[in-house]
Amino acid sequence: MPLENPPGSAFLLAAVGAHAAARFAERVAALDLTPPQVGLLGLIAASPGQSQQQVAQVLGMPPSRLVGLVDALADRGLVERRRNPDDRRLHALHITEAGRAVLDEIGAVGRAHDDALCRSLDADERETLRALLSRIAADQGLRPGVHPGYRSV
Amino acid sequence: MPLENPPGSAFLLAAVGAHAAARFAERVAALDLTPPQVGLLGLIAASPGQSQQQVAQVLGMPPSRLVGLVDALADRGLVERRRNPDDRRLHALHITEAGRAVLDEIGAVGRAHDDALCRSLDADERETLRALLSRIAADQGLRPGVHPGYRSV
DNA sequence: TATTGTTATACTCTATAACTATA
DNA sequence: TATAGTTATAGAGTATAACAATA
Repeated sequence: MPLENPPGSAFLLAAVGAHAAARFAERVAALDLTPPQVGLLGLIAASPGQSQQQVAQVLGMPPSRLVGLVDALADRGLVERRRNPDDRRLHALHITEAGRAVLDEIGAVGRAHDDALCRSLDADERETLRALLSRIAADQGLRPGVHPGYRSV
Repeated sequence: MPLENPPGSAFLLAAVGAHAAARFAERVAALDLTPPQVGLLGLIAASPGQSQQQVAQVLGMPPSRLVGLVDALADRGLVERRRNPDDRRLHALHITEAGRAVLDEIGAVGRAHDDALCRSLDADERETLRALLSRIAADQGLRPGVHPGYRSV
């Protein structure tokens, strides 16, 4: 129940955000992917060649957790680990051609998801919503494009 | 990373919503409560006398999960189970005076949380945001005041 | 000795299903 | 037999810490 009546923006944000995340998870499940895997794939595509430590740092998760995520994507040939010859401890992460193709599919899924979620808003209203949310995100210190839900406490 | 550039409303909503939920969880943790407990307490206050089955139905969780949540609140004297004399299988849930007092504290915490989250928006903008989010929530079939994140798949 | 990536372990949360008491 | 509530069990997800390879 709303603790305030009417419910405050924060409650609405959390509720609608959780709904949006759940619906998105359903959609990418059809591609046999989880949201954290999607976030990781997108990050590797945007910043190729980084080490697992660096990626874990950006995503705000322990490096040990990254191992399984990278394994899942690598097993399917969507990303690859390349050993750095200068320092053979480092594994640079790169997206593959197959990974890029899947990323395109994810993009289509994301747009469909966006449309379904905001279908009750016209174009101007969607832009207003995006602008307000972007302002909050920046003010609250959220890194653009990084979902804080994958971050540890 | 945003799969679209700029990120769509849905991604922003999920990200800011997760952030809002995490910050709220931190705040109520200071009252020794978890967000599901807060949601349950608020629901019992708003609709007293319902059975656990009914409450579980509204919250979208299995009745077995409700047991632990009610136990935690009942052990602290915030709610109580009252057996129905006509059908002794049913436990009607009621909030206590102590529960009401805690609910007041939660309300204050929620307002502070709301202010902190939306501090980059002026009053008009906050109202605009609330209106747009309310529209999406209604269109997407979210029950007012019920956080879908506690719902099972 | 320090660091990268990995594996092992343990813990939290939750759903499913068995169980009890009432009807 | 059916239903409300409870307890038991099991599974998913994740953090912490130990470990092996490399520096």
